[in-house]
Amino acid sequence: MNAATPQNAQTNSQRIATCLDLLREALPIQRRVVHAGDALYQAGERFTNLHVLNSGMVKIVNLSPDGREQVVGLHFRGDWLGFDGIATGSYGCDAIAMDTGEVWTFRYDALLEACVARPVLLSVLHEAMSREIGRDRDSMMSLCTLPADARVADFLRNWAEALSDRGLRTDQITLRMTRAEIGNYLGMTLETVSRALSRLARTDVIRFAEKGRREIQIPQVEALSEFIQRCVTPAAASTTAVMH
Amino acid sequence: MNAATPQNAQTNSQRIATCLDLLREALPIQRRVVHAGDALYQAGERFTNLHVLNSGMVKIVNLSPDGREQVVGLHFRGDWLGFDGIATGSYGCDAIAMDTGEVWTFRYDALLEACVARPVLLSVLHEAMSREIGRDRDSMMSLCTLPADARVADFLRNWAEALSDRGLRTDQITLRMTRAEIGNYLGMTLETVSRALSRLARTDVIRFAEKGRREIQIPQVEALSEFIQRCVTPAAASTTAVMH
DNA sequence: CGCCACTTTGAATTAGCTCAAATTCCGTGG
DNA sequence: CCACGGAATTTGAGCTAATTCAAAGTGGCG
Repeated sequence: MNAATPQNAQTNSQRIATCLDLLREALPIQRRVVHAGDALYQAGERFTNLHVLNSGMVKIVNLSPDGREQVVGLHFRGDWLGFDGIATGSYGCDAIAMDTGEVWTFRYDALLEACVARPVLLSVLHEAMSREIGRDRDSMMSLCTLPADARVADFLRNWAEALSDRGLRTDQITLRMTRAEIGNYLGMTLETVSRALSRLARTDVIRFAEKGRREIQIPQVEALSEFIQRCVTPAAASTTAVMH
Repeated sequence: MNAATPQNAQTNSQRIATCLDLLREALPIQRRVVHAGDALYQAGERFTNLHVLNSGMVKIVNLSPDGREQVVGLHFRGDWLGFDGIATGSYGCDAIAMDTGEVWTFRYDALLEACVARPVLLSVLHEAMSREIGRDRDSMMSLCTLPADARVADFLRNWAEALSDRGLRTDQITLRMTRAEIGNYLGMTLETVSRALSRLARTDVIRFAEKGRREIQIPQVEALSEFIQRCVTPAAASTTAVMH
C-alpha cells in the first residue's frame, strides 16, 4: 500500500488533467516539444509567458552573479513554470528540459484575461503558485534538518510521490539525473549521493534494477519514510515500530 | 552609497505603500496588533484569510510530523503571509510575530472579488507570490552553495536589503532573533552563527554596537558581498587580507 | 571494440557539530 | 541602586559527517 491513497492519486491526477483541459479550451496555447538539455527559458529573458508541462521533466536552475549554479526545482507533468518572472518582469532562473517532453506556453496577460471569463482558471493558477511555495519550504526544511542519507531518501520519496500524484507506478523509478545533478539539488557532493544510495540499497530500503544504476526500485515507499525517521530520531530503540 | 540606489529604495517603498493603500480602500480589513511570540496563524488551521504585515516582523515556521521545526521565512512591512494555505485549504506553517507589529487580515474570497473591480490588485497579489517564490529559491541557493560564514554574511545582506527596500537605514540593524533562531534559519548551529559573526567583526565587515550583541553595524553593505565573494572564490586572492 | 562519461569505493582532510565552561546581558526583586 | 538568577552569547577542544582527492569499475554508444 502506498503512502498516497489511491483516491488521492486519482484526485491529483484528475486535477492535473482538468487543469490542462481548462487551459487548452480557454487560451491560445503554443505547444513545443523539447529534448534533454533544451532551455525552455533562461534567466534574464523578458517575461511574457507562463508555461505548463504536459509531459517530460524540467529542472529549474538558479544562477548567481558569481557563477554558482543551483538546481532549485524539479517539475513534472502538470506543473507550472515561470512564476518567478511575474514580479521582476524577467525570469530569474533557467528552465532546462531533462527529458523529451511537451511544454505548453501561453501569454500571462492572455491568461489573466481568460480568468475574467473563467474564475476557476484563476483558482488553478493560485493553487499552482501556492503549491510551489509550499514545496520550496519543504525543500528548505529538508536541506536544513536532514543529514545527507536522509535527504537522499527524502528526495526519492518526493519523486515517488510526484509519480503517484500523476497516476504512475512508484515502485520503480528512473532517475534522469546524474549523481552530480542530484547532489547539486540536495546540497551535497556526487560522492555523498552515491554512498547514500549504496547504503539505502545495502539496507534494502531501495534496490538497483538489474542493469544500469539509474533505475531504482522502491519496494515500499514507507521504508523510505522509516529510514528518514531513523536518521532524525537520535537514539530511539532498534525496532521501535514508528507507530501509526 | 548603498547597494540599492535611492530611486530603487523609493520605488520599493512606494510599491509597499501603494499596496497597503490599495488593500485598505478595496477591502474590509481586520487590523490586529501582535506581540513577540504571538501566532498570526498556525499550521493546520483552516485557510480563509490572507495577511499583510503593516509593521513588525514575522517568522514562518515549518513543522514536520516528527517534530522538526524549521524557520523557512522572515517577513517585514508590506509582505504577504499565508499563501501556502491556498492550495491545500489550510496553512502549512506557523506564522509567529518576532516583535510588536500590526497585521492586516482579510478574506481571500473577498480579495478575489475585489480583484474583479480593481485588476491592479490582482497584479499586486501575483507579484507578491512571485517574489516569495524567487526569495525561496535564493534561500535554497544560499543553503546549498555557501559555507557557513558566507551564509551568515548573506543573511545580513538580505536583512539590510529588506530594510533598504522599506526606506530604512541599513548601516545599523537590530536582530530580533537569538543566535539559535538565526542558526535554525540558516541550517547551522548557534555556535557556528556566533563564530561567524565574531569573524565578520574581526575582519571589520561588521561591527557590534557598544552595548548588546544584537545590534550590528554594517558600515558598508558591499563589504558583505565582497566577503561572500571571497568565500566562494577558492584561491583567487587579489587582496588576500583574509587571514591575520 | 574501445572510448568517455558516469559511478563506486577508499583514504585522508576539514568544516561544522557537540560538549563544556566562562562571560555578558537583562529583568526582577530586595 | 544594587544584587541575583536565568537566558543568551562567546570561545575552546575534541569529534564526526561530509568533502576532497584518487583510483577502479561500469555502461552506453558510435
